[in-house]
Amino acid sequence: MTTIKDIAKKAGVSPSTVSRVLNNSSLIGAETRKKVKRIAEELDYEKNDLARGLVKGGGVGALGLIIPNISNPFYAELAQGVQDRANELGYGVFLCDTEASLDKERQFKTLLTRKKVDGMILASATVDDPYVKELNESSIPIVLISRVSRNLKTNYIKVDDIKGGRLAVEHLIGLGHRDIGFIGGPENFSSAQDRRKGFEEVLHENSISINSNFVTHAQYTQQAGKETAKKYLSRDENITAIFCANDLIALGAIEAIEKQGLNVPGDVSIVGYDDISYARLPRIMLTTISQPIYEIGQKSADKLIKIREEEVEEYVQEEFEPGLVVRDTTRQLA
Amino acid sequence: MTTIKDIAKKAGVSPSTVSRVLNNSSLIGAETRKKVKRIAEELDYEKNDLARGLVKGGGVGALGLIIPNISNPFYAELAQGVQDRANELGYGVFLCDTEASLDKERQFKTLLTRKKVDGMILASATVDDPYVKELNESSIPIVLISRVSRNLKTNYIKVDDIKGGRLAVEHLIGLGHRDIGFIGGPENFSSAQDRRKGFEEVLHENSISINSNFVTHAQYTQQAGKETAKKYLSRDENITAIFCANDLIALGAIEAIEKQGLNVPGDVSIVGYDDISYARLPRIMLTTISQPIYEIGQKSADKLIKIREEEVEEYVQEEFEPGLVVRDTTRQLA
DNA sequence: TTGTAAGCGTTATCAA
DNA sequence: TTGATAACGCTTACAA
Repeated sequence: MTTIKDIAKKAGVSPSTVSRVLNNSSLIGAETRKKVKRIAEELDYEKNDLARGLVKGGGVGALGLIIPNISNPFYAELAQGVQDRANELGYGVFLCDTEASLDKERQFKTLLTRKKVDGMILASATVDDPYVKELNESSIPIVLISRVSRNLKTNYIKVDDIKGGRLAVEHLIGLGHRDIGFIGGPENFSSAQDRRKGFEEVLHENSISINSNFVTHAQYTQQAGKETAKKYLSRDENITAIFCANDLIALGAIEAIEKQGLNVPGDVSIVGYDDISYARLPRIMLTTISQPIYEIGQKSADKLIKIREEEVEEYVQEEFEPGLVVRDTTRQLA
Repeated sequence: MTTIKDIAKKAGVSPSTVSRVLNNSSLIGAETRKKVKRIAEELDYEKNDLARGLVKGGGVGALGLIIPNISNPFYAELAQGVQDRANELGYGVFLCDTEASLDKERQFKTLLTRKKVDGMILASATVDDPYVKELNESSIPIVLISRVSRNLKTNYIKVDDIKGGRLAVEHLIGLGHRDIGFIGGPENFSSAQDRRKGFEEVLHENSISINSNFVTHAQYTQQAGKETAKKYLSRDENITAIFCANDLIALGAIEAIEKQGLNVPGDVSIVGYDDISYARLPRIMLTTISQPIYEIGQKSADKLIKIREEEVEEYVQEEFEPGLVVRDTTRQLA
């Protein structure tokens, strides 16, 4: 491995001079600069970020990305956004898939602390676990994605989920639906609360009463969607549309509905949320609410690195706009 | 941040003693050990892997995972396998999504070299690019996933793709099909070559002649599947089944077939390859060939770390077995 | 414009 | 069983 010393020796200068050249310091003679650069090139020199991080007191030049499941296309896309921007700025990204386990979340906190990352993006945060508080008070900056804590003042980036919920239900009502159900995520997630709030707002505004038999909080999973939809169908009440708080739930709902011999959107219209890659697949073509998740990833990486490098103290609390994507799982009520 | 020195001071011992305790050295008094451990605990001490890596001359305790696209569920699952095992052993995983760009592959090589990773898993490797050769000759160990180089002796882990191809076609023939097409991946990928080989072998063994109009090499993408299937359908020749060399291609093929007003599996049976999560979705339920990709990920991490830590010189060249997963896109020919 | 020297947080070698 | 000391590769005052 070539070190700065090797270059120094070969160039007949001191290591500090080499360091200056490599860091584009301005106080350097043009000739020395050229010579050192040439030799560094010749020797295939690669910076050692370990050593650099150590002396600079910062990190290795890496971000930690904590998510519940990389096989969920939603998080895969987030990861791409984070990674692309991080890379542009010379940073790496540690993938931390918690498999939705709080224990693993905590372990990752330790792992990333040891590796001296420069920032952490928490998309999996059990917001009210003490570890988040500790992290938030530590010297390494964090940003929460789509999770907002009532108790903690943290950096966060989210989308306007109330708006998203509204978009979904307005679409359904515009199509003539009035008997609309809701299947949400876990009750203690702010995203689930907000999407439900949007749902209820629009119903109220249209003087449609809410049938609490058709409002459920469950997991953000296909299984939960399947079970809940099945329950809805078994009731002796009319239901012509369901707004599902994420696409996985929607997929499960479709599965349950079709298993009953019913048709989507013929008998029941379905709207999802997230616009994950599944939603665009042939045969699926799910009407859904899109989130600019790739951009959110980019922005998170951006902000974190900025906070670190420029030591700005600004709080990042941004909100993105959702959008309606109409595909084939909703239709005009006859 | 607590350092080893802080602990030493508070415990009234030297830093070296603290280091020994923390690394479970045997030559340590029981009392000192207990005391130091307690104080370390009190002070919330966390190892600094940067410093450790520097002096040990090794890496930070991290692996690099280079893949073409994390949004492809196949690679997401690979990533989970790699990560799970790496974490168990105290390692982190750098996610490196190349977006199928050779340029990015090369950039990652540099990035990971700087970050001093302990090993690299290449699932995206353009095997014959010089950078792979350089890497293979460097001090950091690499393992190739499902890519085999004719020119280079490298570590690799793959599945028996000839067998996989055979499984797919045997299934189709067992169902009574004889007019079977093939849509493969890029011709220069060993995986694509092998799957095709399996296809041809079985056809020969059953004395079915191969119609070269129905054998194509394309990209491993949905788009390619769609275009190729459309071409097949437009020919004035009978075709009742298509073996697609990955699930994305299969999805594209299904799309094209149904767009023509035809039915899968009613008119054409489809077999995919990989068994990615898409294949299990309601409405899709693709018959396909499964690869134990999660296990392959685990194994790669395992081997890489072992090579590094125990400085074994063994070559890793393993082959896993594929399996047939029958779902709803193939049927018995009447 | 350049060099010298100290130091980042560890581990390893050698003495004690 | 423990402590000094040097070293890993780099950056950065401070001097020259």
